Amino acid sequence: MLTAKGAATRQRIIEAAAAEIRERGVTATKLEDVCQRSATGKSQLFHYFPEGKEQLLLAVAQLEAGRVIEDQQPHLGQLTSWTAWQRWRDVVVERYRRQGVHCPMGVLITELGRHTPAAQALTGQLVEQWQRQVQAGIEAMQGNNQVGPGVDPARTAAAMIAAIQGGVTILMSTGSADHLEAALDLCLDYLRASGQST
Amino acid sequence: MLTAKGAATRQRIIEAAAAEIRERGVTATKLEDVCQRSATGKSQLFHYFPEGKEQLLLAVAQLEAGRVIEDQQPHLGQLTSWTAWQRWRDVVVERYRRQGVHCPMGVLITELGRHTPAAQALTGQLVEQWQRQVQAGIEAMQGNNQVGPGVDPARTAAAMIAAIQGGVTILMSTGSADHLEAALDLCLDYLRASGQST
DNA sequence: ATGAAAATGGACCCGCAAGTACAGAAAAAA
DNA sequence: TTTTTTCTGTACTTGCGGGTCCATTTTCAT
Repeated sequence: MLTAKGAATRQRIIEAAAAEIRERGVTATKLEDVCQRSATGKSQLFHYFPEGKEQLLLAVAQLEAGRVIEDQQPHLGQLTSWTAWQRWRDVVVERYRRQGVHCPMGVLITELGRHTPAAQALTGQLVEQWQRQVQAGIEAMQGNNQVGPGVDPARTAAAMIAAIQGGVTILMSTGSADHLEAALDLCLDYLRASGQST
Repeated sequence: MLTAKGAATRQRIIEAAAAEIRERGVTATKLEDVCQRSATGKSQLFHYFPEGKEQLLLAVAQLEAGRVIEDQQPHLGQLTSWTAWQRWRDVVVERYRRQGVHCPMGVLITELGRHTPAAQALTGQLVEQWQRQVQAGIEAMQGNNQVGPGVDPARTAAAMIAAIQGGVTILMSTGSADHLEAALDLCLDYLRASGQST
């Protein structure tokens, strides 16, 4: 079915593709480049991804989706105090600032995402999962009475995800993280303000 | 130089390309499709856009950038009362909801924008212009004492643009406008709340 | 009217990158 | 060992689509 060596090769291919895509975008990434970078040939590539490029791209998207959440841990899972929120904010900003123009997930969402149902499902899941964790954080803060009861956790979490996504999109096209920071800070201010009157 | 007939043809080509891109995305749009839709041939296309696809795409981006702002008028230019803000919000949500998956500017920003400097400049301008108008609205509201003096107009405007952008991106990949609405509403709540304590 | 410039039609070229075929090497199973 | 399956290298095919050419028609200036 799949030997250890085979699995390793498969993995190498995915990671090479991911790297290539980060650097040059989906459309500019040629299968040949992927092969070269992973020290494989087309025969391997099509052996492990019989449906070709599309299938490979989806695997890459899966990999990147996992990373997006991972990279925010452990902060994202522990949003139970203002300092935790702040740290999380900083991690997110820093992560995307470092990545600059080359946000892998953004690239995939925008260049691949819309048109294929599988990719669409994947991004849907990612958004949902991300949002759920933010929501949990908000609810925890409500439990502490640090966030006001008038705040709708689900809706606010949705807004925060949108804010981040938009900030990243603008970062990708302008190179500046200002919008991302402003958007995140506004959301945090909103949460903090809601608790003031308690 | 350019006769009336020529200008009309040129325009037809741009609009055909814009339509094609809205429906299928940049990469899936072939020059031949554009020709067919505009009832022209490649010779015309290359006559009016000697640098080929890239140049055409840029022209399309310019067209769409203009529309983005236009479609929000007159509301965007008159953000001087809460009802105006609300109307603006509704127009934005409605516009993008109607467009669904097919946000032309989003497509261009994300699929074309990053890689070519000209397109990057264009999107930069668009963001800036858009943001400036929102900022003017916030400043007007501060003049009325309807928005608190603690609000930084430029930064808040930046956050709102990011929120919209993110909401639209998510709308493009999931088909749901929930995030866009939540993000906009959060921003408006933030503004309103800042005025409460005055 | 007439010559120049602009506009158009349609056939053609050509390079590139996705995908294929097949044979040989390595590994696993027997 | 042998037999079978998985793995890998190489050389090839092929279709698509961006871009070119040139002949012809239309429009415009004078």
